[in-house]
Amino acid sequence: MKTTATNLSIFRKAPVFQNLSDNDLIRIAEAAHLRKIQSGEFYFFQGDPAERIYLLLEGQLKMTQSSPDGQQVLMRVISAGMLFGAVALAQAEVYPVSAQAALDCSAVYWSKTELMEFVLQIPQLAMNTLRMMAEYVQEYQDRLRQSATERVERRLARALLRLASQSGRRVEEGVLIDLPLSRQDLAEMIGATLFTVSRFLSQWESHGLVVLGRERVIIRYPHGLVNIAEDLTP
Amino acid sequence: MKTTATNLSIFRKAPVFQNLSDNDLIRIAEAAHLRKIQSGEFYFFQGDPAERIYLLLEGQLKMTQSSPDGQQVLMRVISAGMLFGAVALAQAEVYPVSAQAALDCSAVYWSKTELMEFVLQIPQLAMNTLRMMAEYVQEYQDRLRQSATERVERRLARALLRLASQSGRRVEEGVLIDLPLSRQDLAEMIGATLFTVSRFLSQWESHGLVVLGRERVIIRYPHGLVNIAEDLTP
DNA sequence: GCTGATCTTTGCGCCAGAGCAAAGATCAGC
DNA sequence: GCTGATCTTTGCTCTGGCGCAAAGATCAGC
Repeated sequence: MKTTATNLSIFRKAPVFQNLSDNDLIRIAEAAHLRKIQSGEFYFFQGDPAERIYLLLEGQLKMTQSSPDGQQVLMRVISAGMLFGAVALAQAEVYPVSAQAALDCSAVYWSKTELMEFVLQIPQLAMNTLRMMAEYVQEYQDRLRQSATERVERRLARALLRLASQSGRRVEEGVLIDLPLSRQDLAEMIGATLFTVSRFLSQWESHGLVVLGRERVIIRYPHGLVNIAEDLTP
Repeated sequence: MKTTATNLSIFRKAPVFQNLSDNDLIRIAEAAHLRKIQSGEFYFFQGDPAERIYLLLEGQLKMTQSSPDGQQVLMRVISAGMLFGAVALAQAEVYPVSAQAALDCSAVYWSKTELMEFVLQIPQLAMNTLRMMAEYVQEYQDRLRQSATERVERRLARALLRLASQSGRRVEEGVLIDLPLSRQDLAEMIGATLFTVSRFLSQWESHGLVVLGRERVIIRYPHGLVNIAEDLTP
């Protein structure tokens, strides 16, 4: 891909490319291929051969996993600057999740072999990738513990706070979670039903903690949610 | 550590050291430190500064995570040949889990800096570590999906099958899960209570699927458990 | 501005599984 | 072989949250 100042600066901000030399960064950027998709479309589906690793430049993605009987779980939301499909690097045969655009997206990608070359040549890049994976492991461990030991209300509060810190945008009424996110999506993030999620949100809205809209949540008093998420005596 | 033929052969079998040159393997082995602990003792606790990476040579370990209010979750069982505490490599400040010996254990360890040297010098080692992390990520994603969408009975069947494949030993009556594993432990693995676990196990025992003992489970008909774990129409 | 499609809310019944309590196994140490 | 400690089983009750159904919002396209 042609290296422009613009996308090089996005590269530089990506956690996975931290502390790389400009030289390396440019080489990597030049090997990248661009791919834009529209909201609702997919970069790849669960079960597709894992051949590319992507870096999201613009937009937001939902990474979901489905069970054989069609039940879905929303694993994470990817925002600009994040790598996705990185399991391909680790020789996984197929993607374990699907990557669907929640907004119009632009991303760059490398083939497995291309990026692996860089990883083998640039130790810092190997360390960064390793670090990213380790963070995921820790996050999933936390979520697993939470889903085993905590009830829906607390998990929901946590999920909203996490989303706000990752994709939040300051607006008049509070912090808007800046992607179309249905009750169903929220339910799939925390392992609950959309009904239960809707009930808690309504309750919180009536207490003034949040403002609701269709596929929209605005957090008015984050601290209220923190209380629900952390309080040891509910 | 003095390099003996014995422990070098254990090293060679460890997934994380696959495809390394003998030369590299010997260098790594010589830098390792030995540490044995007895059943019940800990290699490290959750919250300890993450300074060492371990390779288990003998025994079995339980990796558990606790929430602030004391609730515990059993994340995984480590058996011989597996690396643990690897988050230390990725600059994590503290261990996110505790590592407790379920049997008498012997392990070798390296300091974070020692092993990082090797990872930076030996690309194949970096790839192996990355691969291990990616496998963990995928496993946790699966478990998270299961805990969100599947009920206790199925999760329990899966957990037993996983344990059997990892730590199973063929005995007269079937496949023994070869480490002391209480009902409580099983419950903590799948996010349930020991009561519920006990009920399902008793039920299965009366159907001849398993043989139970104190901190012991023998699987007589793995296929029966597979049915429970996989069947789409329960 | 109407129409159909999609998303959300709310009411109600129900049940898987949690949370006790109490009795029964099994083991380790003396 | 007794004793206390630990682990397990089983009965019972209770409830968080699921699973509808049906009505209300909101949006997109014509």
